[in-house]
Amino acid sequence: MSQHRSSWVLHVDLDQFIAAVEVLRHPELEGKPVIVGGRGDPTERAVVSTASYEARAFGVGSGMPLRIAARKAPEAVILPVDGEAYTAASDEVMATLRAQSGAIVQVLGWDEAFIGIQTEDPEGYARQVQQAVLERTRLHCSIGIGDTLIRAKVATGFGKPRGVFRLTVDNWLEVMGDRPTIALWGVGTKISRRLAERGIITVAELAVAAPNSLVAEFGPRMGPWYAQLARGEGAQVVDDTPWVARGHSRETTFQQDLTEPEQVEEAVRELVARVLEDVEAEGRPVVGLTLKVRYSPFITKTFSTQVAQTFDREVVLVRALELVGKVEPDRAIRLLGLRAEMPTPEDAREGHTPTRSGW
DNA sequence: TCTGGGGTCCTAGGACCC
DNA sequence: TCTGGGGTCCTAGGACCC
Repeated sequence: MSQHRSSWVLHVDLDQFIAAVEVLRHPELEGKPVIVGGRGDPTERAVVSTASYEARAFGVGSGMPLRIAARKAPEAVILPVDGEAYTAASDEVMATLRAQSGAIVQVLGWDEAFIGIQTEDPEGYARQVQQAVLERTRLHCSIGIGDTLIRAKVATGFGKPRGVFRLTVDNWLEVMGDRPTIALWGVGTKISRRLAERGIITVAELAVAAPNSLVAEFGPRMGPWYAQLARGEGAQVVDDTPWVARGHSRETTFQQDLTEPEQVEEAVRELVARVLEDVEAEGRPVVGLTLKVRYSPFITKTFSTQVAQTFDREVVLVRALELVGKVEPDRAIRLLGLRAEMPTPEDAREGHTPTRSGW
């Protein structure tokens, strides 16, 4: 039953963030279809990062190959991804959020954050946040209000664009119950299909699904997690402890497939150098390496190895080149990636709770 | 249509040990 | 000879998100 509550979770999501930042520095693009992706060249292997609402009207969306996007929206302006510009804009947005009185801010990415807040008027507070963000950054955002992080996160989608929407235990099932499970954050095409095969089509059905059968199908953690997700339940407290990266990775899709072993080795040397730049910037050691290989046709393999804590570039290079030995010779390679893992605070602790289940 | 780049967490199965 | 049951560590790979 509904009860009085003064503790709220807000989820702030910038509207078409990347495209919006580009329009701010290219005012002449206002109102035009804008696509941002890759190096801005639709003849290259790349995908759409963000499309403006005008471009979306042509059926262009995130993750779509740039080549296809250009075909669907021939008039669209295609711009290269400029990460530094988005990081700068994002920093300003997050600083604005942190400056709101009483706000506990948990950053989720470039264009998203949770705010924990005590208020009797969450809608009023949300409008205030939108106004502050707009004044300081000229960017529009949508805000979801919830009594759990999950409900706030899902609510944002109903507020877009530029709106505010509230989801709580009182209206969650009414709003979400009849929707397909894929509408849930954390359920994608594969899981929704496996659920459907077991007769679970809607969020309401998943919310009351037998725990035993979910555990049998998805394992001891993910099984119960999906049912909980469908009920919108989970953490209610926004956690602003600074993020600690578990690792860093770099990958490159080659415009022409690699066919020579020397090319592969050279590419891996380069990846090692780029990954170590990030790792060294944090002054933390490497404890594991994963080499990712995408062959043509589109088949991805990974090879990983643990590494005794090291700061030594040569050691990392040698271990990475060992992994290269596992790559199948005589197959064209379209992508190489390298991930370096670093020790996490959890490694030192016993019986920690993984964050996803913690939600 | 033909699929980037940077992340996170979970699971399965083999190796090994007692 | 054919073989239990539990545990841990490690690698490979799956799934999802922005």
